[in-house]
Amino acid sequence: MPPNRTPVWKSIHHALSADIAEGRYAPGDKLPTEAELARRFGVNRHTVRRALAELAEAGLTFARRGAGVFVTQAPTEYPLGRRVRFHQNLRAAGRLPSRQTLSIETRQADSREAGALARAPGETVHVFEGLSLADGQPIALFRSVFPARPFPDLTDALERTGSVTAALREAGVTDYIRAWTRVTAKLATATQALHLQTREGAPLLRTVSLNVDPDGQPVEYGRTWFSGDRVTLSLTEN
Amino acid sequence: MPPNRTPVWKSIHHALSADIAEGRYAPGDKLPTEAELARRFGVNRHTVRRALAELAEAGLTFARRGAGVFVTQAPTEYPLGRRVRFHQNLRAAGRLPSRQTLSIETRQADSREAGALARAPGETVHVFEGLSLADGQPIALFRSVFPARPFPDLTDALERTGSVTAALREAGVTDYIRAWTRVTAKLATATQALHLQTREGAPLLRTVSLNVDPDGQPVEYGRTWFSGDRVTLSLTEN
DNA sequence: TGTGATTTGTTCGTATGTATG
DNA sequence: TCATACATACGAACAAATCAC
Repeated sequence: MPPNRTPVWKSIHHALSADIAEGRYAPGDKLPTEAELARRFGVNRHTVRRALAELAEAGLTFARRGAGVFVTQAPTEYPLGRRVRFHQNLRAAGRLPSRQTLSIETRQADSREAGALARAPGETVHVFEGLSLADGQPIALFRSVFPARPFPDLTDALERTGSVTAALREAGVTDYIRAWTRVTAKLATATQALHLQTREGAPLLRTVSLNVDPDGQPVEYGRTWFSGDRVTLSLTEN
Repeated sequence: MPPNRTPVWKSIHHALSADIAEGRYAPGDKLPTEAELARRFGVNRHTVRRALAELAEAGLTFARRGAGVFVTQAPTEYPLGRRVRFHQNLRAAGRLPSRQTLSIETRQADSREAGALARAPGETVHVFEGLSLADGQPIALFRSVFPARPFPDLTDALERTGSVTAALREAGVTDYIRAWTRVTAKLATATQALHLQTREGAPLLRTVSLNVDPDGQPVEYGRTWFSGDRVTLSLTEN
């Protein structure tokens, strides 16, 4: 008899992979226990674990000790382009967007903020911090910094509307576009993890960006921390 | 006497911060020892440590036990746009680019690869894995997948040149552009950490992208893991 | 609120087949 | 042929987290 070339664990991985791809296990579903799968496939638990490890590595599943192995939710696709609008982005991805205000304050700009907004260090800025949610689940922490000079009364509008776009529109900015975005990867601090309902040390995508009005005047300097597990940033060149 | 509102450690943090910002301590330099700094500022070593902790948290410095505290290299800026070329990107950032081939193999495409390359699942593809370095320091792990159908002999060219652009040019592709890119944040596995010379659990930027020729035909499906500590992805809208 | 059963995570040990030199 | 290394596979036991009652 010729030796079997493909390892048993690979066949199991393939079978479970197909089950997930074809929706027999849907996102959020719990897979059978390792013991059950081992019985069903007629192999040792270690062999099943080898297959499950590959699934987890590929991001198809995740395990919770004491609870089970679950199929991952597909990450929310968040397009980064010339026109970045939180509510529009999420609705386009088929999610229900909402926002939660954490703080609104007016203070002096630090050197980085002043530089980005083309203002002198120490000039007054409004700072808007909050949480972005999709289907009620937190996906991003943001901090938006607005120059107070052309927008003295922005805080009222931010407080009332909870929306950057709406507040800027009240201040006379009917349109704005993304001048640049920089993306880095960071680990969640304890407070970030708390807000994003994830664990300390979880991977985060940090974007730093500048929005400008059609004349090129800076209107918002923003930093956003996206939960790396729940969001994919997408750039489409067209 | 009015109470001093700003804590001593904050002043020290500010002073060291400025020293680094203004280049008195350059990237890679070792800061004076904690004891030396404590003497210089006339405070307890714990106070200096509080300031250093903030610097490290902000990513300006990192500590090596028994060695000292060092100024971090500024992250390499890696532009993502229509034309993404590794060597060009790094030279534009003032770094010396190089590549190291890890493996080249020809195998059947899995469903994801086939889908991205607009091929039937199971068609043959060439897979090119390697390491990208800037100034000799590893910054990214990549895996490029090429359809074998229009490029039967790509592996030779990849082996000889070690360059995607050069190999594709030999195969008759004089130009290609980035159709789309998706960015996620992940934690480094043990093997990834080994290759990228970082620690397991370090933050990584994973990009998944598709390059197409001027006619829109897919030529390369790639996944790249950038060291989050050493790379910033930048998108400029123009 | 606590207790025990369930489930994943980890670490031992054993054995076999294959590739390498 | 022998020694070595490596991947695969099975078995047993326990730790740690979770969940149902």
